[in-house]
Amino acid sequence: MHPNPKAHAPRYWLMKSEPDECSIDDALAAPGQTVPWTGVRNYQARNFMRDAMQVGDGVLFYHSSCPEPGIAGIARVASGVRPDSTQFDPASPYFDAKSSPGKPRWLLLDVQALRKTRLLTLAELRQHPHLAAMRVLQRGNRLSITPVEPGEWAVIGALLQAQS
DNA sequence: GCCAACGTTGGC
DNA sequence: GCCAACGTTGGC
Repeated sequence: MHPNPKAHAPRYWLMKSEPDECSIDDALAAPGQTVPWTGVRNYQARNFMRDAMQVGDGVLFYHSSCPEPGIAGIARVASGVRPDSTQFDPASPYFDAKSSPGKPRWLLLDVQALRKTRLLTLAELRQHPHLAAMRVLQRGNRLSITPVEPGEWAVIGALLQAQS
């Protein structure tokens, strides 16, 4: 018997998506409301997917690089990891010449959108003391996938319920 | 469009 | 292994 290496992993995550590429509406409109989370090209984010994220984990679907950045919906992790095929496609902006199908460098997993929420803006997130430690709020943060503490998830759930 | 912050690359 | 240069992210 081996202990499950993911047994004590965080259960909640924030995942950034540029709405021009894939918005919460796009994800909800996809077959099975599920989209492959393509384009992660950062080792820390990749390692979260590979080593810590589990099917069923809660996801805050965050819109970034847009006029109003913020949390736009709730989703869940819907698969384990597999190679991200865009890394092998020279025509893709996510192409990586140093990767090969025999030794893929970049992974993805499926994310299933559950519902759209009101836009919980970055500015509003910053106003709440209980969320101050969130990675996405830290100065200079660029990581596209970050763990969310259960307490933070609960606070955000309450904010979304309070006024929607 | 600006620019601070960060990650990666590559010369040494 | 150091670290300067470079490219990217992403809020504003």
